[in-house]
Amino acid sequence: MNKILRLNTRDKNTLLRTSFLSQLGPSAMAAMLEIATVANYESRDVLFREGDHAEFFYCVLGGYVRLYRLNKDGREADIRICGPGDTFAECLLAMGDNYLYNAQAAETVTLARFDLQKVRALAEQEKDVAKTIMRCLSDHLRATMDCIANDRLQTAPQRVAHYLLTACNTDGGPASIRLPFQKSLLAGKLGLAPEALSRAFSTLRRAGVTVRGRTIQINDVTALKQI
Amino acid sequence: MNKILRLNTRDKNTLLRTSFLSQLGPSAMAAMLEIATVANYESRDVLFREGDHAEFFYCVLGGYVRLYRLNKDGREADIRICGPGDTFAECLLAMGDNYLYNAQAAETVTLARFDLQKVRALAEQEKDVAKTIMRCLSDHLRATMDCIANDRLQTAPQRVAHYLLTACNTDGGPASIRLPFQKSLLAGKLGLAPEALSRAFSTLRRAGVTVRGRTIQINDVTALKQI
DNA sequence: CGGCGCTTTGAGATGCCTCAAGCTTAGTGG
DNA sequence: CCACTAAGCTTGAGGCATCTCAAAGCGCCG
Repeated sequence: MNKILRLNTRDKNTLLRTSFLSQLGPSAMAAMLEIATVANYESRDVLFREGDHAEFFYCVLGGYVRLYRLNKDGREADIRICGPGDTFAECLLAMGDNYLYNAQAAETVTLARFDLQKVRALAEQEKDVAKTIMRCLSDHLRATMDCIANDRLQTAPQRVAHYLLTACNTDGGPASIRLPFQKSLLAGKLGLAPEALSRAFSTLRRAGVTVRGRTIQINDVTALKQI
Repeated sequence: MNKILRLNTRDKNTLLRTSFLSQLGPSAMAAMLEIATVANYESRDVLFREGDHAEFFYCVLGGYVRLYRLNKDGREADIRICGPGDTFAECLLAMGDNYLYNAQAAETVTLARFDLQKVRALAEQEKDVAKTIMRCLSDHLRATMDCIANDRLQTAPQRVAHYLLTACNTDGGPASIRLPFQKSLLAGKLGLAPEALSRAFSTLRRAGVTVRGRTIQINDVTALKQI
């Protein structure tokens, strides 16, 4: 881990475009920038472990971070995959002094970090900050509930189809996607073993899905919705 | 559904002991009580459906409510079971005008309802209200992430054992629990078919768990933790 | 005590996981 | 620029967990 205390220009601009910061008024935004620090991690670096004393909440500027839990046999399950613009550990702003899960860099990663104490204090003064935290928590709660429902209702090919449809932003006709990360990471995100993701892709071939490395071709988005 | 506009004394007292209201200062609490209305439902009544225009967020005063989603074949999956003191649909305070899931009374139920618009306005004025909403959202986010991790890491007997351990509040030795609702509801809460719950209980017999209707005896809590 | 609804049990099917081996991709050094 | 290597991905085989459907058992309420 390579720590840099202040933000460089590019990181700052990325941070400002983030859904968290972009919604703030000028004074709140300045205050948040004031307390932001940047951290870089290499692939597979562990940012923190479940139960560690929590110092920061995070905003991803570049790369992907895996949030996961372990069972007592050491098996891992991903809870969330965070990419550019995502925040994590905001739960702790309202309660708790320990991280609730493990976090690991899935590749080279750049993060903005915010001291939890300072953000708590800021949320007291700046209504904007409190509101943005609320929006952020609501978004995650919604996404996490969606995840439970999908896990419980959908088979592996359906989950993959669902992911492809959200990723391609097209209503009908053909589409092409480039996966932003490794397939094993997508597998974890969807609650599958990598082998199961692979088999799901080959099931989807008959629905017009062609996979070539990280590039995925969809012949007919409408047809894929029927899965 | 039998609607009563104002709270009676017992409902009011129940509401005040709720984790949502009990944390408010006097003025915020009075303001919340001012906008609260009460609604009663019978078992299996549907409170609202996914996609309905959202008017209220809710606080359970008595009974249990099932929040669930449907897939396109009509199969149901529970997302959350809400009991006395729980709130639901608070997600919508920060964003969205439509309910995100279906809600159904699992038995006779008494609810406090709060007009979303009015609570949003109140959260702007009263910092306490905003803070309590944040805590509430954080709690649910945490619980929902726990749920994903448990679904992905634990087998049926492990999930049941985990539920029993959280329900009995004992560190070691024997314990006795009375389930607050039907087993089929517990099955849904744990993401299982009722038959799978039943089989999980019979697996746990060899770990010293005896089931008799809604009453569950645990010979040794410490032993159950090893499952 | 009788009946209805919830729960349990059995049998069979399905879907996903694990392990192991072969293959492809991407990254590295000659 | 190409060959090489390591990592990631795919495929196959086998096993386990949970689901579905069906029928019998039990518990609770009138």
